[in-house]
Amino acid sequence: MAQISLTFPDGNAREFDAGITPAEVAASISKSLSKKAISATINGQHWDLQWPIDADADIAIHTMQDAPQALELIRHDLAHIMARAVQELWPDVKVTIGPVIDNGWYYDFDRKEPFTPEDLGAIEKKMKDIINARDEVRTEVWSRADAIAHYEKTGENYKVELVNAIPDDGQPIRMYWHGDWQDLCRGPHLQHTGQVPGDAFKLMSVAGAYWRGDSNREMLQRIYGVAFQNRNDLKAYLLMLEEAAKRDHRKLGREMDLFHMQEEAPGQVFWHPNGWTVYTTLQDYMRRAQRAGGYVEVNTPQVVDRKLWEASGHWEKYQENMFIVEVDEEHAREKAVNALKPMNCPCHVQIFNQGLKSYRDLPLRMAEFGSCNRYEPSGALHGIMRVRGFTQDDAHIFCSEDQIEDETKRFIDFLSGIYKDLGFEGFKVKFSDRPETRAGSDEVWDKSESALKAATQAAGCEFELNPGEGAFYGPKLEFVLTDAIGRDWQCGTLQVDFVLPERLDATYVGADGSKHRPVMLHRAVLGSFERFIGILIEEHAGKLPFWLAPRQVVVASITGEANDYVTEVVDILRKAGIRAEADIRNEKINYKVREHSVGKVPVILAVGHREVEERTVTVRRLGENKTSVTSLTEITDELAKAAKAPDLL
RNA sequence: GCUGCUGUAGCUCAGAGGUAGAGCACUCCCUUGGUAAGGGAGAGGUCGAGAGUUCAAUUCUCUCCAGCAGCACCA
Repeated sequence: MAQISLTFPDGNAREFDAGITPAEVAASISKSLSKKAISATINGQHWDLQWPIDADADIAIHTMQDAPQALELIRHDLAHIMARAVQELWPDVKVTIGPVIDNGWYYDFDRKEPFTPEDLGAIEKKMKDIINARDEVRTEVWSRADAIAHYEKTGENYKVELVNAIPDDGQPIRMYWHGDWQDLCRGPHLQHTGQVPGDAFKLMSVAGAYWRGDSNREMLQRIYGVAFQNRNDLKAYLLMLEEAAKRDHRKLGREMDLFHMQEEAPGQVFWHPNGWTVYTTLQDYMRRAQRAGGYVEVNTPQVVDRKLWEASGHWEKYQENMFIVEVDEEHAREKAVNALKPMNCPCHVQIFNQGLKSYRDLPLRMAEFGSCNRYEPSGALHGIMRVRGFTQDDAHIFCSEDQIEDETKRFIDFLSGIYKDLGFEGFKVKFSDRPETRAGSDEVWDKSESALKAATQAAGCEFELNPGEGAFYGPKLEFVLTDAIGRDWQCGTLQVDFVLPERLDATYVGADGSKHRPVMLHRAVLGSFERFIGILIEEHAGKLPFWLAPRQVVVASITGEANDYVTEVVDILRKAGIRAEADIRNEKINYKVREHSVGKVPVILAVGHREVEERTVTVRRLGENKTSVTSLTEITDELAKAAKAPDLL
């Protein structure tokens, strides 16, 4: 038998017979390791203890202490254990797929009756039985024909489809047994079900999910579970979810009296005075930033004839998602069909097209706080994060091809500065390339993608690839922020577009005196004010930075005899540019402090007899229990400075 | 849009085939209180909308609307 050399993490190498399994290697080291082992890493690849090793390799044997591998296996085995539990409880349920995801796993089932919360309890109990039974996990390599024959016989038509979809590139088709229940799986898995910590998982919810993610296909039932290495980690995770729920922008929006939404205008925001203060403060900041960044600001119509949307290509692709406005004009022979603008770019091209543009005008950075309306599918609506009426901090940079790189770098820099000012140090960047349905030739896409990618890399910006997710007219860079419970939201974006200038016939006169096609860079920093404010609220748990806080200071009287002084203090603060309010209600100071703390007011100034006499205030800051006495002039200076936007400091 | 769940006072929620309740908020009165809810009284609801079953529906059934979770979508 041939010999192979396995190198351990400590650098020592040992000889073994070729085809040895990590389980046997572990057994050769010690009995306890043999029992504790869960999997191995062979040349960087996560490896089942049962899989043979055929050549020299680096080897590491994992136990439950090794977090990434342990979590992967626990969650993956639980997916199988759950599927087995479901089929034991309801033998006619068909199984499909069950991958590991962040914090847990899910498994999709085909079953006529919906799973109820009681069902989840029964499944969880059955899973614990399976874990307690410590059933052996065993694997075999099957031929494609055998796998298909098996699943055809058992009526598991989804599995047949999965086997057929496995590419014929020599990778083995594996079957895994958990006890006497079997599932198609590429592995790896644990040694036996008893290695799964039985007290560190929980079934969370059931929801519909399309088979293979295709909305034209069957709707399956997906059960989500979470799992960790031990009970404490699970408890910590559940506690984190509770804390996150308290930061939900929908809840805080109500508590802080920022906005509301109602049935008559689904997906549209009624901004209350407090919320509108945040909005306009942010908008003022963005306007200054854009001016400083070399943008010109414009404004374009809300209701635009369908002809323009047909020309731009949006009508064909997005008609279903537009608000259509029909006007039966008395003197018109036909009905005029307009659409509320779902985006600003075609209108910006109209402005660009007025008059002759020279290469000397480029790059032309045209910005608009553009109010847009999109008929988003009802199921997509989410608080103020995904709405039907919103305002983008939109801009289009008209430039030549050789300006793409500079403009991209310039934009990434611009966006980073703004995110930093707004307290977002960490954000994800995704690069989305050509989607299946798209406008423009492959040559144009090649050009756009490579230009954008090169510019992004040149800017030193790291990104992950998001294949097939680009806009229909061009590739895009997405700047992604995360909400309180870990959901990603695209906020900023940069999109390269060779298509729209063509369709809407935008030209400029080049240095050579002839006409050229400009490139358009669609870009937004916040994305929409609505979404960004939602993220801002969740990021700060409602405790917005002082300059953005809608109510910055409440001056509260301790006794009615201080009311005149309260009014005077509020007046002084307001003159210093601070958003201050008086609270001279007939309530105790405890009551006032509680109410304004709950309302996330950053600073409460309490005044009673002492303060009136000394012309001071007692300062209480949000999140601190201690108070301090300060002179009125001192606190006014301090707060006036804090009230300034970061770019004005 | 799809699957499932939900919709009762401004908010959070209880309730039941016989016509609606609590706490907080609100209004008024008492209290002038020193840093996270002082006391009392009062007012407040077409029980999401429409249809059906029933002597009787807010409760049961159906349709619609909206919200929530997930999926799909996201120019």
